[in-house]
Amino acid sequence: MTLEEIARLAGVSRSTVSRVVNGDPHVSEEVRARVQRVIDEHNFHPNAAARSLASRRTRIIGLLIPRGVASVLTDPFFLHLVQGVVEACNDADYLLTLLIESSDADISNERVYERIIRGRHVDGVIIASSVVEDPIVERLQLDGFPFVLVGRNPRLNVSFVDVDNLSAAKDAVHHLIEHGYRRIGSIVGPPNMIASIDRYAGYVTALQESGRPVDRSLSAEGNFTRRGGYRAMQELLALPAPPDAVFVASDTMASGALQALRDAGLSAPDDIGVFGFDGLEHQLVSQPVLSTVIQPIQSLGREAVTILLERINSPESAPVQRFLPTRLALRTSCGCGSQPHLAAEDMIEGGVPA
Amino acid sequence: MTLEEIARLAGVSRSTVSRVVNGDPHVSEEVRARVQRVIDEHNFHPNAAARSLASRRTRIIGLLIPRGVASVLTDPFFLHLVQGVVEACNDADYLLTLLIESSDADISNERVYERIIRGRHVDGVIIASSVVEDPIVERLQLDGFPFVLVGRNPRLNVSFVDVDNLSAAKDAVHHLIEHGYRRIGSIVGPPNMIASIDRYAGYVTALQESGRPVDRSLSAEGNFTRRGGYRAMQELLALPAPPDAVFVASDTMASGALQALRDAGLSAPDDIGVFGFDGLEHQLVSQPVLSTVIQPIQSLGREAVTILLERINSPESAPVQRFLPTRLALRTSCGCGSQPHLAAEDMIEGGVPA
DNA sequence: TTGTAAGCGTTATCAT
DNA sequence: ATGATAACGCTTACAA
Repeated sequence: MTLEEIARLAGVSRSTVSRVVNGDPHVSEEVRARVQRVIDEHNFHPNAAARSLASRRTRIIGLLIPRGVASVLTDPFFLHLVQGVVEACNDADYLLTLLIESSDADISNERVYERIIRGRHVDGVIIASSVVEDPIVERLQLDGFPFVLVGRNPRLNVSFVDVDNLSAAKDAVHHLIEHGYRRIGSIVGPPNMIASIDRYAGYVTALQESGRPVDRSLSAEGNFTRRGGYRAMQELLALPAPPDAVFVASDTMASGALQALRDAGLSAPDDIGVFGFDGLEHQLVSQPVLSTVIQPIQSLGREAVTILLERINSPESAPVQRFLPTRLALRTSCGCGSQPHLAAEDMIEGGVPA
Repeated sequence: MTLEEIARLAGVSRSTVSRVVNGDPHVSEEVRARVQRVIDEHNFHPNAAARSLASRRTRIIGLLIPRGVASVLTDPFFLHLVQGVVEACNDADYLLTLLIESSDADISNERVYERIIRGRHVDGVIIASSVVEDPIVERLQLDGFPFVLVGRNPRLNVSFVDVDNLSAAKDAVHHLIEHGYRRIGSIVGPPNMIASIDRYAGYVTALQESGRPVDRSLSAEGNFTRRGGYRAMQELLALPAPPDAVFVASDTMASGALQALRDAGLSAPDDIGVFGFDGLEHQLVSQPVLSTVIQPIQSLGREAVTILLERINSPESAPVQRFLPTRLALRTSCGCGSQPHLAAEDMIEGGVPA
């Protein structure tokens, strides 16, 4: 089945069928109906390649996961992001292709870049997760190829969606300070990720604003995995003077950290207060219920698509930089008791706000 | 840059450039070198749409996640699968597009099917996770469109990769029986997924082979999520006579189940033996170290791609049905102590094989 | 409102 | 080994 055949069967020209298919309003009702009937009868769907070739649009966008942040793949965070991206794509009638650099060869990444981008396989790309120096980003920018980052890049004037990681982390740590904790530590993400840096900066800022010393030894790295969080907490516990509270830069790591506490015969918040980041605890099922920074992950994904499509449609416009709001969920792991504002949806089985 | 321009610059015909680009051996070394130089100089990459249109191949495959198994998305299992699929795609120079049905409208799924499949957006699809009755599968089969299931479908003679879930589960439960457990329960997956059914069947078979009664009330459903496993274990614990061991149909659920035990002041294997399924415990960081059925998830993904490409290249051939091997990892949660065959890589921080 | 016709950038077939 | 040339199936001015 091709446009041509449908046209013949409907007794119209190819262009008319094309108009009907594409919802062009300049078609008489009568003709539209007739054509549509033939289309439906034969279950016709236009060929994607032909369409792309003629229109110079593939209606495909790529989700690029840079090598080196492959660890995000294992984080439920990423799944929520993907879910938001896919939904937005479905809504906009776009397809999503997964561009994951194979961990090994540099050459394969070149290949991906060249073949996909220059071969016009996709109309634009979303780059999941911002790292300090990403050659691909600078290259896309040079080529004027449409893209958007999930996570700001302070060094480049490019489009992105993000949350205000610094402020959110700062608020969380201020909250811990208000609880009266004296030695607040942190479990941080990989040092090459902007989000890690920003959250750590927020942690430091809060301490400084409160006139507290910043002790670098109270921070351990957990590479955004549950296991990493587990390890990092073990490191902190092994310190001569362990922290009495920990701000953890992701819920996944926090989940591991809580387990490390339990395995050490300790518990939060009694022995050590814990504050997370992400708002994923519903999936993680933590006990105690994890206090955390809730960020609208799925919305980040949707926004990324929205911005990308804007850039695809007007590549010359100035970069779009959008911040989405976060909020603190004060549950039990930070030391908060039952709170009046603790909504039912924030509860979890086994969670017993004291 | 187009083939045409490269041809002009190299002083050859368009066809010759095409041959060079596609590695056709029927080109003299001299000409090939000259053309390649021009290609490299201009960083030329052939246009994907034009290629697809002319060759009737998109070099894209789809990974279809049926609505209703959206829960698999949150399972690390899925990520490993995707990773295998992507790697195999990278190797074969294929692109992977994510086909996730929006949870809401039936209409959108129709749309996906029609637009993607009939519009020839992809050369074939991998269907992640086999459910009992999937209209899309039967439809693909009718249309003669290349596809492969991850997970067998006993009702249909179609291509798939899978592990022998029944046997593996049976072995696991036999192992529990040998430990001397008297009341062995199970936490099962969604009843519409073949994998759930097969694993439950294995559980039942093992009991029967040992002359044990099968008590339906000792099984609870955990929908393949950590939270579901947590809940299911709570249900089992609330029983008048709780089980003394539980076979859990996925590690993610087992992780939740272990947490439910801890939250109830119990522990495995002392109070209740636990056996998982998947081999993901490294990510989950469980304490005690989870005994589980290890299945080669990434290989399942790679195999799926391999089979799919076979089917794309020879659609008329008979369906390919491949089973990959599993193995039991006997750690501590089932009651096993330190085992001579327990390799170092099977250990995990905090795991203390008694 | 509808039709005509010229691309879009390749691959593939057939000569030479 | 190389080159013409005809598809591939659609979009998009432009004309009518």
